Amino acid sequence: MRCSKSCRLRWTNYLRPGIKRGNFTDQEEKLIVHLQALLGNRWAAIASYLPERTDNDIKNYWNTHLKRKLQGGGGDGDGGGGAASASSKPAAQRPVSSSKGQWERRLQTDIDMARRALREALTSLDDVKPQPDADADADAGGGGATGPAAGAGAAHSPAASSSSGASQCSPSAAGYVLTTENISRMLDGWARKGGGHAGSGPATPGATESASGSSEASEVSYGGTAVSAPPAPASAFEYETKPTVTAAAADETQLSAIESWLFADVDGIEHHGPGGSLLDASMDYAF
DNA sequence: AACCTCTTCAACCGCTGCGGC
DNA sequence: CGCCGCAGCGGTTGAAGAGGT
Repeated sequence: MRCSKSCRLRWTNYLRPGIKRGNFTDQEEKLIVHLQALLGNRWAAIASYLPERTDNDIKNYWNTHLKRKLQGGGGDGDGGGGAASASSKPAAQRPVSSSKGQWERRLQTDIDMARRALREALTSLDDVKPQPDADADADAGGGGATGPAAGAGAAHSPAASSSSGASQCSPSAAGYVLTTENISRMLDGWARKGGGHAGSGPATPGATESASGSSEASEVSYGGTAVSAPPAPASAFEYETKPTVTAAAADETQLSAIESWLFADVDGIEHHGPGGSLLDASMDYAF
């Protein structure tokens, strides 16, 4: 009485050997939060970074645990819709091919689009200092005490970014996570973290040794007010800047590091080589 | 013990992309 | 080029269990 589809689902989500169910570790939680903030509700993509977890499991865990946890900080009015539902119709939520290789290529494309969008946004701004209007969003990241996912990931996740900020970007990058709003928020976050938080800025290459970097990078404190939008995307960029920024750069402003990263390939010289991409760095996650 | 509410998670549903014909 | 079947994705549902009254 079962169709092939149902059987496949049963196998992939439940019966398949090697899958781990329940008992998400703190590390896994943080990684999921980060990836959700970065990728939106692309559970399959997120699951590819957690080989022992199924996308369904991650999705369920997000919806039942993490989303609530992150909203526990005060919520930003997402209400029931919450982070995930708010991002249920993402422009950036393009269908992700099944294979990890394809997904990686897609992500790399997204990264390139992010660069372009960020570049354009920075160009359009008078300067690259954190934008005041980021505070408007800060109610999501700060005042609203919304989690990184709800802030950067949901309300402004790749998923949800399509509606508002996207229009400010080029059509090609319109749907991407890095709308100007997000960018502003990210920059704001970097700027704010700049001082006493030397280890976590994008300009601090040594800070993120590895995926465990994610533990550091994911200084996400749940349930409290400390959760802010920037960390997640920031950490994402950390990975990418890591290989290209020297330790001496630690004293630079983080923004400078971003710029150097951003414009390094402005002439089409993309950092697809080893250590040259977010993806490559991201893949450093140790499991 | 009965009832109700809430939470969890496996399964279902609709959709999209891809490959074969 | 269009059709068809399949794989896979993300959103949603509903049964089962837990907990409270």
